[in-house]
Amino acid sequence: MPVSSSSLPESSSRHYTYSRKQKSLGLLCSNFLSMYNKDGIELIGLDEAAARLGVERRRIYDIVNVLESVGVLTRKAKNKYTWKGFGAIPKALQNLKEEGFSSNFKKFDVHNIAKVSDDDDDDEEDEGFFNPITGSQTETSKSTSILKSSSVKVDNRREKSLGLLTQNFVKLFLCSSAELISLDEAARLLLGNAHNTSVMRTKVRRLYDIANVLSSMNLIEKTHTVDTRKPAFRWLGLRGKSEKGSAEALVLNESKKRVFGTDVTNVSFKKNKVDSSNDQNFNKSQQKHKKVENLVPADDRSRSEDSKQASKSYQFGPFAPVNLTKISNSENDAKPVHDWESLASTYRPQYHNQALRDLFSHYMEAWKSWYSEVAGKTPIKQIS
DNA sequence: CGCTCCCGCCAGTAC
DNA sequence: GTACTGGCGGGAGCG
Repeated sequence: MPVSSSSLPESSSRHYTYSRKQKSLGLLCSNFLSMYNKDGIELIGLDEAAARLGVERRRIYDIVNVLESVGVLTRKAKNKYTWKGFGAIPKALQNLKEEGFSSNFKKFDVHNIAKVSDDDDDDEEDEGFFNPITGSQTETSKSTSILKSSSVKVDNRREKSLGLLTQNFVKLFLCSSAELISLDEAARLLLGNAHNTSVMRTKVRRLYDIANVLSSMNLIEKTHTVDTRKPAFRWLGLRGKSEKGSAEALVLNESKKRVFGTDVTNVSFKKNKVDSSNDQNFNKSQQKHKKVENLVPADDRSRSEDSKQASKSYQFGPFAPVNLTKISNSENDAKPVHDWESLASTYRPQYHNQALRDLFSHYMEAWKSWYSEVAGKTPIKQIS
């Protein structure tokens, strides 16, 4: 339908100015959604989708991965996804929420951290909090396995997947009272440590991608913090949507009707991709700092630090133990170890509201106990 | 000029 | 091997 990526833009007469906007993930996602959000849709073929939307396959993966992480789709087989619809979102969110809250911290067994075997690596799999919704290789392999079986490599990769990142990003909203979260904060929170600029930048880039599609579904919206005018996102969730899977309402097509409350007459036609523009009636009373109750590291994952397989700088999951040094050998910029307290005080002030600060504290605490307990080491590595 | 984030290379996985 | 997936980050659009 719109823009076929192939042809070189203009170059000839028609000065079709190349517009980034028309190729944004958010817009693509909206189109994707309106294309499949119909009765009768059951299967989705990636090739078909790509063809119909006029984009390369690669882009479809981006969309599909985040849609899957919130339940709208399910991978069925290679090249095939099953359309679940918006009606599946509530359930998915609920799961994420529980997952985030349950103190599965200690629950999952990560005993095999100290694995030392050289060649074969494998390690835990913690299904703990993040259950990769990502298609597990079919239901055959139940995670009932008592022993670890997944490979570290897989974990490593999965950990960085768009899908997981999406879920963790969503959990940030679902499990805390933070009303606004900037991508920067999200990245920091989800990174745990490893605040190395390049890692951060990459993470933020991904979060932009995610935010764009979540925005196109109206699950979140972009605004900016009241104080700092920094861009940030607000969770909208299923606000105002009838639970009967009112998908229809969700798909804001060009008219961009806002399902909830305000119905912006819709100014320019900037798709509802991330775009802060319209937020008139937006209660700025947001800074409610409630306290996050037992927030849990929605995702952790302690992977054994197998130094082998230096596939890339290993970046720990969202709430990885702070004092694990990363393996990036070459990277001398790898942050040394910090002690929990100083790390906490270093970053805490950067969060723009109490809720996030509390959230951060929780993560720190959780990790602290988890690490000393599971890893059997003292979490503190004096440094300062 | 910094924030966004598209684009597509290419490594990792699945057949 | 080939095909499918999808992490990743360069670098250009845009505000």
